[in-house]
This record gives sequence, structure tokens and C-alpha cells, in this order.
Amino acid sequence: MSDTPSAATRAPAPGRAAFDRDEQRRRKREAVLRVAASAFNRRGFANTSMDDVASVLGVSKPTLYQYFKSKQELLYACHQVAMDNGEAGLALAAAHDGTGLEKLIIYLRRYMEGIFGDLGNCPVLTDVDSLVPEDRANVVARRKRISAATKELIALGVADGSIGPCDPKLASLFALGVVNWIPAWYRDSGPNTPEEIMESFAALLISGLAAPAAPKRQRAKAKPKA
Amino acid sequence: MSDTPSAATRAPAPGRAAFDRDEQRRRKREAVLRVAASAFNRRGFANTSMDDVASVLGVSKPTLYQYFKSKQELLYACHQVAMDNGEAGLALAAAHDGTGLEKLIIYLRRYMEGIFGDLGNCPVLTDVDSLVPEDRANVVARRKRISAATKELIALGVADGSIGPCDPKLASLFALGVVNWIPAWYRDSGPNTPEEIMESFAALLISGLAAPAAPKRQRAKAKPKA
DNA sequence: GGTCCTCCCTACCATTTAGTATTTATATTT
DNA sequence: AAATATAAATACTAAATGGTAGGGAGGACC
Repeated sequence: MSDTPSAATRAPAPGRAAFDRDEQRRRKREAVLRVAASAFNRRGFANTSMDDVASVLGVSKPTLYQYFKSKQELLYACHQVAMDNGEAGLALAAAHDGTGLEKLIIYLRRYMEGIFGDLGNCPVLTDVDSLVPEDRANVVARRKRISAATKELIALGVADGSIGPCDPKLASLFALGVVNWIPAWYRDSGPNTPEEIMESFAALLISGLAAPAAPKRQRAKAKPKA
Repeated sequence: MSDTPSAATRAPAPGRAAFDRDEQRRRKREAVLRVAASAFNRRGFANTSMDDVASVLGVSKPTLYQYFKSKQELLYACHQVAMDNGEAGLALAAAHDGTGLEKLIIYLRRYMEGIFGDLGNCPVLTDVDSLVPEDRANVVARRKRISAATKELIALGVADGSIGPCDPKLASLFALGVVNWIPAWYRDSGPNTPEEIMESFAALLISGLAAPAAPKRQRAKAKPKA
């Protein structure tokens, strides 16, 4: 106590220790999120208890509360990851210089990659109602922007002739439905790889949306079965 | 009061009174199911309490238990209605004499009609886990049959040339995803009528699946918006 | 009028589960 | 090595909610 242990002694590398700790903490937090997302996705948000999540991780429930202050925050984080994927796809599409249809497919591919990714295998976005009102408003608004951007992409395609005449609003709901429904049936142990699925779906979307007289009519080389 | 209005008037059809009672009971049961299905669909099964359902109907909770022995039975009934719609569509498709693609569209249209119908606006089929094990097995098995039939319809179309080469399994997941996702966004108060939606989606599915060189390449006469 | 029978409601119970208070172990710093 | 801060476990609280028991109101039939 003769000397207050503050400044001089902690100076050498006080930051690194803190950094390592923070890094570990960050990783643990992510592990919690990953497990929770997977469980929420498989069994539903309300059907998954915090004890369930904890037991999968081999820890006890209060531990989870060191990383997320509530179950709802966990759900909120899941929603954000999913929306991050959507926005990443939109950014990719914006960066690509091509037709509206091409942009749309680039976007949807990226979005699907997120869905298949460990973390992005995120909760069916249905459960907006379980969120805290403030978070809900946030999620709804952000999702609305993503939806609108999807619609705009399709409208662009219709305008430049790469997409056949259609109602962009309905066409976007069509495309997003296909993609959003994936978590409902996809299982890692299933017969198809994410790549096969993305390939097939992209091809189906392309042929579904492409303008009838489109110059290059792509179709995935499907494996004939019989 | 001199004459009890009972006997004479009731005598002619004593059975009718009983019938009316049963009929009333049946109607009440249906009302419960309708309200519950709507609530489950909107807010999720687990987020909807029996008190919620009861209060919408203006009755008390125990009353519900006169028509359904448990909340899970209510969910089971919802699943059955949805599957009834699917099977009705399959029957319609089987009765139609045409290409695989035509059959598929007939089936999916009927299925969508069910989804838009008051009652068929049924719970996202996701919540299989909330069912009693026995019911769950039943639902899973029946759904698997419907899924398989959908796949078969597509395989038929591929075989007869009305549908382009593709993996029938993935194509069926594609088509069912579009349709199953509808309850997630459709609202009666929305801008589009069920007919418009069905028309658009059918057109998108047709052009998405039809064989490239298909003789009659249909495209819905979309209303050009601008 | 008396007796069912049907229906529904007011409590109530029991279970599940989100979240917390308190204690114990672990690692880091001086 | 002592001290401190962090992390995690045990044991608990409180609220929500599925489901039930028992009673009361009203019509139907003798």
C-alpha cells in the first residue's frame, strides 16, 4: 500500500491482458449465440429454454446472462445477424455492375450463404413478437428496408429488360419466401449440400424471372435422376 | 302459459333438437379453431395463451376445453386442416388429365386457396415439436407423403417434358417454400388480393419450371406498373 | 314443479422457466 | 504469496400459464 499500484506498474502490458480477456469473452458470447440460434431455429424460440441452451454448452444458466442480458436480447442478436447477411448481399449487388437480374441473384446467393452458415442459420424471422418493443421496431424497420431494396432490385431488372414484366413487390415476396423457408427444412445431415441447393434455387429463380426473350437463358445442369 | 309450448311444437322433430345442439356445438368448435389458428399464425403457438384465445371469443378459458381437450389438440387440428388442403389439391391434380406441370399448378393453387381461407390460414407448420409425440408422428408421416407426392408430380412433369430438367426434390422444396411462407407476410388488409397473389405466383412457378423449349410458354399478363 | 342435462364461469393448482442473489473457484497483478 | 477481479455454479424467486374442480344458470322432459 505504500505505493498505489496504479499507473506505473500496470503500464507494461495492461492492455494485452485485457485484450485477451475481451477476446475470449467475445468468442464465448459468439458460441452462446451460435448454439442459441441453432436451437431457436430447430425448436422455436419459445420452445427453447435458457437451460436448454446452457446444457448444450455444458454450462449453467446464469453463465449465459453474463453474455446476454436476457433471452430476448439473444433473439435480437439472431435477427441482426440475419439482417446483416441480407444487407451484405445488397451491398454485393450494388457493387456488381450488371443487369437487375444478375444483381438480384448475387444478392440472394449471399443471403442464402448466410442462412447456411453456422451462425446465419438464424431463427425464422417470424418471431418478431417475442422481442422487446424497442427492438421490435428496430427489426421491423430494418427488414422493411431490406424488403424494399429487394423490390427495387427487381424493378430495376424489369426496367432494364433482364426480368420479365411482373409486379416487383410480389416477385420479391416470392423470392424471399423460397429463401426464408430454407431453415424450415434444411438439415446438415440432409442429402443435398448447400451449394447444390443454392445452385438449383438460383437456376429456378432465374428461369422464373428472366424475360421470355432473354438472350442467355441459363438453366442449371440438373443431374437427371432416372 | 296455458299451454306449454314444448310438446306439440317439439314433437314433430324430436331428433332435430338434438341435431341442432350438435350442430351448434360443431360450429362453436370450429369458431374456436378458427380463432386459435389465426392467433397461432400471427403470434406463434407458444406465444398464444389459451386465455388469449378465450378472450378473443369472449368466453372463459375452461370453455375452450369443452371443445378441445388440450392446447396441443388445437394445434393438431390446425395441422390437419392444412394437410387436408394439401391432399385436396393432390386429389384435384390426380383427377386432371394433363401434363405434370399443369397438375402441379392445379395442386399448388388449391393449396394456396386453403392458406388464404379463413381457417386454412393455418399455423406455420413449423411447430411440429409442440405436438404430443403420437400426433407428431402422424403429422410428420402425412406431411412426408404430401411432400413425396409433390416431388412425384414434378418428376412426372420432367418425364413428360412439361418441366425442364431439374432435381424434383429440390424443385418441390422450392415451390412449397414459396407457398408455405405466404402466411408469414400475408395480411387481409394488405394491398394484394389472394387472387392476384395466386396468379402471380403460379405464373412465376410456371416460367421457373417449364421446359426451355416448351411449346406454350405462359406468362401472366402482369400489370405494368409505371 | 321437480329433475336432468348442457353449458359456462370463478377460483384454484401445478409446472415450467426467465432471471437473480449468494457463494465458490480461478487467474492475474503486485 | 496476498489481493483483487472475473467467471461460473448452486439454489432461489416470481410470474405466466396449461389444465381442473366445483358450482350455478337455464332450458328440456317427466
